[in-house]
Amino acid sequence: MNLVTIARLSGVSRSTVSRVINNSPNVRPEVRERVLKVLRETNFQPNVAARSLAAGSTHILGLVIPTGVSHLFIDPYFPLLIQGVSAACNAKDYTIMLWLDEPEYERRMIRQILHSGLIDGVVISSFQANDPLVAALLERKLPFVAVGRLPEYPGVWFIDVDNIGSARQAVEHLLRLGRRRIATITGPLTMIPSADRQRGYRDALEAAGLAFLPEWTVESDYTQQGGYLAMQKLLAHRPDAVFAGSDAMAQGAALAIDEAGLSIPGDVALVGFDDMPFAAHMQPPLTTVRQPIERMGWSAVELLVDRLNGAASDQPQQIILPTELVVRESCGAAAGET
Amino acid sequence: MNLVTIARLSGVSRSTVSRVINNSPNVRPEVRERVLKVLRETNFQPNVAARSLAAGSTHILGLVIPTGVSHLFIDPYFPLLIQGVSAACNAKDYTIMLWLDEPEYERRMIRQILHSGLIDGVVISSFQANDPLVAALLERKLPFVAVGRLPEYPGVWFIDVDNIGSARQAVEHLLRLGRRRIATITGPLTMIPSADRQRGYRDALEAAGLAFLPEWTVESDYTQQGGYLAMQKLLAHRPDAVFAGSDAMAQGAALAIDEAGLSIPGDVALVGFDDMPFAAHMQPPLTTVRQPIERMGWSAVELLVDRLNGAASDQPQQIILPTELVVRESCGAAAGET
DNA sequence: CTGAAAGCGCTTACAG
DNA sequence: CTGAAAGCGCTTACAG
Repeated sequence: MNLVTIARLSGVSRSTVSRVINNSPNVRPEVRERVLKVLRETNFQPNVAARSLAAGSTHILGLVIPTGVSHLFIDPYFPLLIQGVSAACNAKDYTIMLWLDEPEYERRMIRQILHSGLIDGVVISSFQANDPLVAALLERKLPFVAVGRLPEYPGVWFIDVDNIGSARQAVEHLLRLGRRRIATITGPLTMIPSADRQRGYRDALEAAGLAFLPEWTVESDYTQQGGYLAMQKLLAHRPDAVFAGSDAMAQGAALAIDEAGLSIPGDVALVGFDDMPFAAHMQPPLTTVRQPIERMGWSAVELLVDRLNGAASDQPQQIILPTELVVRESCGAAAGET
Repeated sequence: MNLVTIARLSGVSRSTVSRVINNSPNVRPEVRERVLKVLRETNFQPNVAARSLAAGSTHILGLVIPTGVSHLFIDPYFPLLIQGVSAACNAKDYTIMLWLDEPEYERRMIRQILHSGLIDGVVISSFQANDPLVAALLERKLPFVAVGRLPEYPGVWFIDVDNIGSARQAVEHLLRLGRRRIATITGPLTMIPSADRQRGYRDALEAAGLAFLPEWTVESDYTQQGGYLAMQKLLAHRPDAVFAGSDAMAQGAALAIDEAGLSIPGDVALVGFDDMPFAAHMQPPLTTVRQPIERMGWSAVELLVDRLNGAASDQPQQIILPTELVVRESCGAAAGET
């Protein structure tokens, strides 16, 4: 089943069928109807390879996700992001090619993405400063949108949340509730969002005239177990509050606090980041910064597609989506109080 | 940069370059070396679209994941599966196209997969009996491998674990420890693994001469919150043990048990399924059935690629990977005892 | 072992 | 508005 079959069936040329398929305006309405009817009846789907070869565009988007730290990918963050990306692709009639960036295959992956001609553009979720893929993309001028800002590359289009401001707000909330010995558990500090959230933590402390003490931050890995181990270290310094860089780490921290015989929020107030589904069902329910992960994925695709269509401005677009501090019980605020 | 450039650079014809790229044996060693050198130096990557159009094969595999129940995708099961699939694709030099099966777009997705000519084969993780995609794949004779058996389609190639036997083993373990009022929390019973695990639960009870009581199974949705709500219902029947169809549901159940002022395993023994990373860090650590999710993804790709290469037997291959009952504290067994 | 040539199934100037 | 034709970049019989 191919274009010429459809052409024969509808009594027009291949060219015309192609125009109908591609919504070219230059087709008489009656003819268009006739062809569309045949298209529907035959359930015709144009061959993607031929199409892409002829037109130089594939309607395929690449999605690249880092898994350098393998367990990281388990964090619900990525499924949510993928879901947003996928939904937007469905809605926009794009299809998605997935690369999990394993270090051993990185060079091969970069080659495939850049030179195979298979991809119209890419969404990357990198988080590492100086990602070699970013440099390659830039050099090759392949359109892409990053989920998460890339401070090393100022001209890059991205979607992000204000990690610094959000973290600062979370910590200010703890300060407002009277906490003074506030510690933090961060993700790997080589990752930009981790560093940004720590920055926000620090800013809040310093704005309140409190010292930023290095021993009050423990660098972890975004996992529950990592949070657990980090909290055990922190306990030695007797914090009265902890800001965790993710809900998963907060969950681990909660366990360590329990095991130490301390209460949340009585002895230690706890705030997370993400507002994952489980956060509301922790004991006590977790106060946390809600970020719209799925929507970030969706918006990244939207932005990328606009860019591919020339519908977006020429200037790099950098979109910051809003977060929200969701106050529950683990921070010790009375209900309703913020 | 294309084949003819490489041909010119190495002083041979396009045909020969193509043969080198495709490892055809019919090339003189010296010539092969010369071409390979140019290939390396130029970092040449053949155009996938042209290649696929000419050869009728793309080295692209489709991966289809159901998200009918949207929150389901959050379960760490899918990231692990994807990771296995992706790693195997990297190793086998395939690339992966991802479809999250949203009901609204299902017909479109099926059309794309079947007729776009873009995919050499597909890995599906369906779990639904009578999946329309499966029927379409079969009819179109597009090679595929399922992760999870498909009892409605006996000739399908699949990778699975023995869900019935594993569940039975878990429940027998509880019986051996003296529990008699054993309840279960299942995933959606329209999903084959959910039903299989319930079957195993039932088999174990009946083999022990105990009645299978409908009110002792609550159907849930594989989420932590679902497990929590299910457990609250179950508590009315005063079970002394619960077999949960996933670790996430076990985690929710544990919370409900706590809140009811009961102890684990003293009042209620608890066993999960999956052995997710967090299972070992629950309080108490969760006894659970470990299944090799990542390996299932890897094996599915391996099997599919063998099939595409004609390296596999003609008979449908149906591979069952082993599980393991990981005994920790939540079931009430003394350490080391099983 | 190697090259010239046909062909894969589309899109898109170009001419009308 | 429509069709004939060239061309996208490969692979693969075919002939030698």
